[in-house]
Amino acid sequence: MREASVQVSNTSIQSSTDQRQRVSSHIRRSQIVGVARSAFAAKGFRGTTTKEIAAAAGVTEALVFQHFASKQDLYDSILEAKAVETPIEPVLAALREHAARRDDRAFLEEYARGTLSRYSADSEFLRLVLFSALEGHELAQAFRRQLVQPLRAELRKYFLLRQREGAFRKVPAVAAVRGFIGMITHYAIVKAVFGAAEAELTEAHAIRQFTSLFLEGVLEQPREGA
Amino acid sequence: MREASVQVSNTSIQSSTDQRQRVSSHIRRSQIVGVARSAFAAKGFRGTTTKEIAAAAGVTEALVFQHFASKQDLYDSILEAKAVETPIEPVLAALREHAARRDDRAFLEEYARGTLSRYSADSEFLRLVLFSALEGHELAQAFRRQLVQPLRAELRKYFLLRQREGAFRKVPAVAAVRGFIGMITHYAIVKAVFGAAEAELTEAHAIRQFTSLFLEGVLEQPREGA
DNA sequence: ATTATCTATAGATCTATAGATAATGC
DNA sequence: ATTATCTATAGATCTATAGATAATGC
Repeated sequence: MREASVQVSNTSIQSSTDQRQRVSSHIRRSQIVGVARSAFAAKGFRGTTTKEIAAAAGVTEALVFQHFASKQDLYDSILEAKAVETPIEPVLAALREHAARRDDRAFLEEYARGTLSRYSADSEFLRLVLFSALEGHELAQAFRRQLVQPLRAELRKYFLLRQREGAFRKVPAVAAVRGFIGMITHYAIVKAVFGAAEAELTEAHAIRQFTSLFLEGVLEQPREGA
Repeated sequence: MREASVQVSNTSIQSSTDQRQRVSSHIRRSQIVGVARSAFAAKGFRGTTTKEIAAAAGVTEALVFQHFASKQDLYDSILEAKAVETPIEPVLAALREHAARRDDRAFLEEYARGTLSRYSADSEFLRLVLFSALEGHELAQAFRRQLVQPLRAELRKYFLLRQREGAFRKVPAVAAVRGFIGMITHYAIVKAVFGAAEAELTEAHAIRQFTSLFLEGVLEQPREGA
C-alpha cells in the first residue's frame, strides 16, 4: 500500500510543535477521501484503521474525525465521489449508436471496453467493490444499480433484438448475457486481485478475443441442424 | 451469519458455574475450525474476532487459544482441512476420459460441473477464497496452485490438441481458456456474493448454455472466410 | 476572527496468557 | 491422573471526543 507523500515541514528531530501544512477544509477532505479509498481498496473496511488513514494523509486521527462523523461516513463518501465522476451515459450512447448500425462486433467491444476501462483507469475501484460486496456494505449494491445494471440491460436488449431479426441463435438471453459479462468481468477481477502476474493476455486482446468467442464460438465446422 | 447450536446444559438463569459440554480435544478442534470457517467466510479474517468464533462454538476464547496458537494459525488450519477433503484427481480422470473420446461437450461440461460443484457443495468456500485473495493471505495462492491451475492446464491441453486436429478455430488458447473459465467462475462468484437473488439461471442451465456458447457462439450464420 | 490542526485521553474491543477448576478415564 | 474448560486479566489497538493552539484571512 502506498503512503501519501504529504509529510511537510518536519525539521530533523521530532519537535513537539509538529505542525503539518494547513490547507482548506475542502481540499483536506477530498485528500482524506483519496487516501482512505486506497486503504480500503487494499485492506477492506474492517481491515483498515482510521489511524492508518490519518498517517497516510499526514494528519492526526482527530482531524479525520473532524471531517467525517465516523469511519462509515468516510467510507460512504468514497462512493459518492465515484458516482459523481463516472458518468455512464457516454457508454450507453455509444452502444446505442452501434446498435442502430447493427454492428455486433463494435457493440460488444464497446461494452467490454466500457467495462474494463472503468477498472483500468481506476484499478483500486474493483477491489473496493469486491471488498464491499463481501463485507455486505451498501456500496456494492449501489454500484450494481448505478453502473452495472444499466449496461447489462442494454446488452440484453440488443441481444433480444438480434434474435428477433434472426441474426443470433436462440440461446436463452440470460445465459448469453451472463456469459459475455462473465468473460469480461472475470478477466478484470483476476487482474485486480492477482495483479500483473496474469498479464499474459493484454486488455486489447482480451476484448477482441472474447468478442470473437462470443460471436463465433470455437468450433471450426458450422454445426449441422439448428 | 449462522450461530452454531452448541449451547448446552444452561439451566435457566446464567449460573456462575456455566460449564459447557466436554468433548475430546480432536472433536473440539475440528468444531472450532468449522465455525471459524463460517465466520471467516462471512466477514473475512480481519472482520472476524476470536470472541465471535468462541461464542459460535459455545466455548470461551481461552479455549480457542488453547487449541490454536494464534488467530492466524486457526485460519491456516481451515485450508489444510479443505485441501485434504477435496481431491482433484477424480475430475482430472473424468476429463481425460472425455478427451480420449474427443467429446468436446462432455469435456467442457465436466469441467464446468467440476468447478461449480466444488463451490455449490461448499458455498462458504468461494467467499473464503475471495476474502483471502483480497486480504493477500497465503490461502488464496495455495488454492490456485492446488485446485485451479491443474484443471486449467488440462483444459488448455485439450484445447491445443483440438486445434492441431483442425476441430477448433485458431483462437489464441490463452484467451479461449480464460473466456470459458471466466463464464463459469463469474457465475459462481455472483451467486456466492449476491446470493439467491441471482438464481434466474440455474446451475445446470448455466453449464449447458455456457458450453454451447463456447463451442458455437451466438451467430446464426456460419462465418464466411476463416 | 475564523478555522485547520493538534494533544491528550476515554472507553470499547481485541488477541493472548496465567492459573484455577471440574469432568472424564483409569 | 489427565485434560478439557473456565475465570480473570494484561496489554495492545481502535474509534471517537473535548479542549487547546496556531496559522490564515480580514
